[in-house]
Amino acid sequence: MDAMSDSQRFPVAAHALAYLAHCGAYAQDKAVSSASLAASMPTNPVVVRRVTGMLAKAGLIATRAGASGGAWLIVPAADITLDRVLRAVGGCTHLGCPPPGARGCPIGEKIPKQVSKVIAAADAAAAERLSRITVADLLMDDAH
Amino acid sequence: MDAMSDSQRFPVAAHALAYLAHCGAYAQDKAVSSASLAASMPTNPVVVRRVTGMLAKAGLIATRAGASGGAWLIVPAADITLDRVLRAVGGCTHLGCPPPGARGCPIGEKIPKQVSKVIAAADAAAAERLSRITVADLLMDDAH
DNA sequence: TCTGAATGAAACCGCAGCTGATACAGATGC
DNA sequence: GCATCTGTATCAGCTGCGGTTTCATTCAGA
Repeated sequence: MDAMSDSQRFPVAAHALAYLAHCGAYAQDKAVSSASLAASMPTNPVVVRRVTGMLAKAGLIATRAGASGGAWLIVPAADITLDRVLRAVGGCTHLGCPPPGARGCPIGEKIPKQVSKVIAAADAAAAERLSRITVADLLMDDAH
Repeated sequence: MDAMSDSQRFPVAAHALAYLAHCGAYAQDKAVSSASLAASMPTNPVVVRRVTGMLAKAGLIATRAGASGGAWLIVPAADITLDRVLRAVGGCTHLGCPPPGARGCPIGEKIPKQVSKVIAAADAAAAERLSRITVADLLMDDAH
């Protein structure tokens, strides 16, 4: 019904970006392979590539195939807010989709619309909070 | 790994509570059956009972078996904030659980802790937003 | 030019959770 | 007694994800 219904993509993406920032991977000659990224989680390189593919489409990183290829940041870590990361991997707070409501029942039809608004509001609140944290913050010692 | 990984329980719970409030179900003699609640969504009565059971355990409603039984509110709708509802059904924003991190890798071990904090912060922000909306608000015309 | 390394995409499996359905025991009011 | 209703257990079907393997393609360097 929904993308990313139960997924670790957001944490994997955040971890990968932080790792790239930590490695100073800001250019092609500093590319980090999916195998290296996967080893630091740890998870499977294919899982990492599925996520880096999304991050690349979102314009946050670039990737390059071939020997000494891999991924690197094309946006400064301090400029990557975590809500961009969440959107890049198709995430949401996922509180559920309201039931359609019974047709013909005035109250049954109205409530779902209200519930939709509520879920959207909660989603926006979470995104706003994430927008105040960047990938660079993940490398700091103090919690945010 | 997590409760309510992909669930409609929160919308169902919100709908059910709003419906009870709309019906003025504030006492045993105004009890609404799970069949009636289910018909207004629409969904299965068993699904509704699974949710009303959680709401009853949370002290928001009471239920009674037997003829002319059903569920009714034991807390005024205006006093039921939606974060209580979310907690009652075991919900969270579910942005994922951070990967464990590679043992022995300083950076790989540190990032997951930061990601955990970030997810907790987003979760708290969503809950805070929900805490400012009540079941009674769901029956109003204006969005909240 | 050849070889090794790496991505991207696809297919497949097993797992987990949820919805929907059925069935049944117990409670309850008429 | 009897119909009604909850609560619980169980089952099938579905969906999505993680993990794995495989293959074609790209690329750097010897």
